[in-house]
Amino acid sequence: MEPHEPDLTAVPVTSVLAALADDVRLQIVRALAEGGESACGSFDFGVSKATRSHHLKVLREAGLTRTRAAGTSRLVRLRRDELDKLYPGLLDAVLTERPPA
Amino acid sequence: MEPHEPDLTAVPVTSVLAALADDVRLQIVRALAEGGESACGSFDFGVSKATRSHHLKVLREAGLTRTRAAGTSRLVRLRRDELDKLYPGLLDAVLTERPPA
DNA sequence: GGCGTCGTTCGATAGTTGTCGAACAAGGGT
DNA sequence: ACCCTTGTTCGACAACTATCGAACGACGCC
Repeated sequence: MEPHEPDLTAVPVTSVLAALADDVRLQIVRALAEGGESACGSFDFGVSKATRSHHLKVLREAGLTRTRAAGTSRLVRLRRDELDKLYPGLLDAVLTERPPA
Repeated sequence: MEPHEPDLTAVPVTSVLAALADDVRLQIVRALAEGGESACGSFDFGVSKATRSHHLKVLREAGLTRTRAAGTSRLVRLRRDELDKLYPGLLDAVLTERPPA
């Protein structure tokens, strides 16, 4: 099964933004930005594995992540270079947790 | 009636992103970035005025715009300075129409 | 081969959101 | 005073989305 990872230029901006506009997914993206390539199971943000799988699918189909099989797990990584090239500043603006100053 | 314009630091990032993650609203934001302060009625993107009003409300409550009365109309403007300070690069990354290269 | 782990998919459900027409409200002009 | 223009608000409705448990599939290991 091809994991359906689209060309970023083919994804409408609104889809990229929508993918980031969810708390769980934003936490996943932040974890990926910090920790690099990680297994799906390493994201435990209080949702079931079905929900987690759903969010990872949304991120993948929005062009934000790539997934590859690794034995019994799947490794996910941020497509940071491509994102930074196509939307410079977007990730930086969004990645840092913002304390309610 | 206070137009309910929140402090930007009090708005969760996901709300800002969600506000931008809609085609109509993104067009409104782009028009505001280009044309500066404009009347609500100047945004005709193929939706009814009820829908337009709804979108402007979403933008306002996400801290993206400010609205002031001006006679019979209402003028809307982008809170660009605040946005650029709090989320540097966000608007720039999103404002330019992207031709499917 | 059989078992446990890891992840995806399915079906259901509840909540959110985009859209509209119609009704309403506020102002300005004549 | 009347009307027209400009926006907002109110249901209503359809579409989408986040969530879950359960069933399924793939892989490694014993």
